[in-house]
Formats: sequence, structure tokens, C-alpha cells
Amino acid sequence: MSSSPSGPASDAQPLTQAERTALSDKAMIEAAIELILERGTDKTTLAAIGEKAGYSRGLATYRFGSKAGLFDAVCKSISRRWLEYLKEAVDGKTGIEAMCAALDAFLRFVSDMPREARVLHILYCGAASPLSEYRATSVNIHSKQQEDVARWVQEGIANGTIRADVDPRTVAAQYIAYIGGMNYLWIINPGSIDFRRANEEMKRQLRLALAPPEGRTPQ
Amino acid sequence: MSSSPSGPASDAQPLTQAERTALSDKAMIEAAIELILERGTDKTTLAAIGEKAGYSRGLATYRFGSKAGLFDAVCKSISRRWLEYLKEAVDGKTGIEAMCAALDAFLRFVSDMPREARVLHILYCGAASPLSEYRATSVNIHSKQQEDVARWVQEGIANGTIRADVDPRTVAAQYIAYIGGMNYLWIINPGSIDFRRANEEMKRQLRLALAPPEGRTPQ
DNA sequence: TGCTACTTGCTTGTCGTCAGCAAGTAAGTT
DNA sequence: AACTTACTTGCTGACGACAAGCAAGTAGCA
Repeated sequence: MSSSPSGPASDAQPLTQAERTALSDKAMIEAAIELILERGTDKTTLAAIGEKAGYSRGLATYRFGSKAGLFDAVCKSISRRWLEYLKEAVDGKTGIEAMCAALDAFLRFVSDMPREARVLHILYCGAASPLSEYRATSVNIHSKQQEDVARWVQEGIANGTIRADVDPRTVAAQYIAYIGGMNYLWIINPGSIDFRRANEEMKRQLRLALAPPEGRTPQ
Repeated sequence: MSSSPSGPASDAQPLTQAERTALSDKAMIEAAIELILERGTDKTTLAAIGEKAGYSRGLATYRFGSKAGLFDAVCKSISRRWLEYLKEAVDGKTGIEAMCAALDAFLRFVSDMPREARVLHILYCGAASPLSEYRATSVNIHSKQQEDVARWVQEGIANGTIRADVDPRTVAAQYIAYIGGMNYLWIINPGSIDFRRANEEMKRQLRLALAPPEGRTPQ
């Protein structure tokens, strides 16, 4: 705002059109994250986002079409980063091990990028409202994650590390619900949750609840 | 709107002031619930609430002070009804039995009053936003519920129905998180959740995870 | 009981702000 | 130089919030 009168990158050689949009997109998404953290979604205006990003008040609307469109983009941007954490942690694991690894990955994500984790959840919450224009994004991400977890459970059943009488889809829903719910409690009242301890406890309970009755059956 | 030109109760003897406000309050909260279900919080206007309730566009603002004030009132109104369900179901129970009874109560609440359950969750979601003016309400309710659950766990430990090495506060947070998370998944994508089945599964897992290692220790 | 002063419930007029749009300007591309 | 794309500016309708006014209920006093 003070150093660069014509935008956030006025120096050096000219940028290509693609580079320009990528730059302004990124700046606006970053600005949106900060403003949502500060004021929440309601009190964040498209004009403020554009200007905080170093552009005009109109750019956010022009680029993303609407407030919901912009939030959708922020949602997708942060989700992508979270999925990288998840992918790396789970890698080839299955069954209970995959579920525990995912819990750890989530804890790491929340520790490394608390701002993004917070904003992502705030946006997911917005998706609970009827007629929400980015509900589809939330549904897709949650469905995909549920499917992933259900597959881990199924594989765990197949190789004998998970008792055979649980329903993979139900367990998956419970698992995703637990993570989302903890995140909510942490967001509205951070002091009341010992996230690390809850995670350790949860891993223990997963083993207790999902392991086959008497030691491993021979695989 | 069609039958009563001067409000929702134009017939019979005149009402006292207190009765009049009670009536209009109730009408507006009911109207708000319907509109939130239809359009979500963002697209519900104070004017629409007042008019749907059979009054003027200005009454909702006048009575509740602001949009947030109105949502806070709706939140409290529905919470009160939910707590009645909870109280009746749990009654004098403790430990795992109380936790299972509360799960059943929640399922019953969602079945009996799906509209209210939905709206309550939508409002709780709104409380996740920074600067939310009814966040305090959500925090209070969730804290109180967490304390209740922690007490059940503690009592369960005391009478030997719950293993002694769990942390009541942590278990309580997980339990509340689970319920809230399931509610969210159900709201954004009702088809993907078999609520009843998940409940049965959850009750089984609570018993597995919280019961003492080898049968009951003598109380 | 009837009259008057006062309080409270509710409505209408108005203002500032914001999302969204359309027309215009500047920067990059061929 | 002609064209496309990135971005800005001017504008409008809608909404939240407020304030002034009207009407219905209440209380004091004969």
C-alpha cells in the first residue's frame, strides 16, 4: 500500500498475464484469510479484501464473481494444503495405523498452520447454512475423506487388524465427525481443549474399540 | 397476515403488555427458524422476520437490538428445549449409562424436532466466526455440557463402571465433539449418515473403550 | 366509574454500508 | 497497431441500524 503504488509487485521486468492473475489471486486469498480471522466472514467485505491485497476495491468481486465464490476459493486453497499433510502422513498405511497417522497429521496441521485451520473450519461452518453457495465444496471434501477412512477400515478388516463386525462407512463417519467436532470446540474455546492429550486418548480408544476380540487372527 | 389486520391475535379481549411482547417474541423466533431453514442466516433479513411474524419490518431490530441479538435469542430458545430432552433422558444415570442415554436423547431430539436441531447447529456454526456476538452463548452451552459429561465419567470411575485411567475432561470433550461433528455431517449431507446405526455403534464403542479391563471391579 | 398523565409496544422515515454490475482504463499479447 | 485480458471506477438496490412518531395499555385521582 505504501511502497508499491501500482500493486504488490511494481518492480523488475513485466509479468505475463498468467503470472499477474496468479499473484493477485494469491494476495487476495491471503488477505481474505487474515480478514476472516480478524472479523469473521460477515464483517469481511470484498472491498477490504481487494484493498488489503494491494489492489482496488472492485477486484475481488471481478475475479471471484461473488463473496461466496471467493470463500469457495479460499476453502479449496486451504483444503489442498491440508490434504498434502494427510497424504504424506498416511502414505501407504491402512487400518488403525492409517487412522492414527491421520489424527497426528491433523494435529500437526493445526499446529503448523493454525490460522488456516481456523479459517477452513469457519468456512465449513458457513457451508452448513441452506443455500450456501460453497456447500458443495464442503460436501465433496467431507465425502472424499469419509471414503478414504472407510477404505482404511475395510482394508484393516481384510488383513485382520480390525474386527470384522464393524461397518466401515459408519466408523468413517464417526471418525470424521470426531475430528470436525474437536476442531469446532478448539476454535470457539481454545483453552478448554488439550488437543494433544485428546489425540493420544483417541488413538488408544480406536485400538480398543476396533481391534479384533482376542489378539490378531492369523492373516 | 390475511385474517388479522392488526397482528396475529386481533380477536377477544385486549392483551396486557407482557402478553403482547411474549406473543410477538414467540412469533418472531418461530419466523426466524423458518427463514433460517429456508435461506440460511445471511439471506434472512430482519425485515422479513418481522413481516413473516405478522408485524412490521422494524420490530425485530427494535426488540432484539441487532441481527446477532435475535440469533442469540433463537439459540437460547432452542437450547432450552434440547436441554429438557437431555435432562429427562439422563435423569439420575451416571457413567456409561448416562452417556448412552444422552446419545439416545439426541437422536430423539433430532427426530422429533429436525427443524430446530438444524437451526441450532447452523447458529452454533455462526458462533465460530470471530467477533460473533453470540459466541458466548455457544461457549457457555458447550462448556456446561462438557462439565456434565465429565461428571458422569467421574462418577463412573468412582463406582467402578469406567476404567480409572481415563481423563474425564478429555473423554467429555471427545464425546461432545462426536455429537457436534455427526450433527454437522448430517446437516450438510443427510443421506450420507445412518444416524441410528452410528448411535448403536457408538454406544458399543463407548462400552468397549471405557469399561474396566476385566469385568467389573467390586464396587 | 370516568378522565388524564404516563409508559410501553410497535411502525415509518432515513442514513451509511456493502455486494454486485457495467462501463471504462491500463497492461500484456499477437 | 489491433486485440485480448487484468484491473479500476461509478453506480444501484438491498440491508442493518437508528430515531422520531403513533397507538395501545397502565396508573393516579376524582
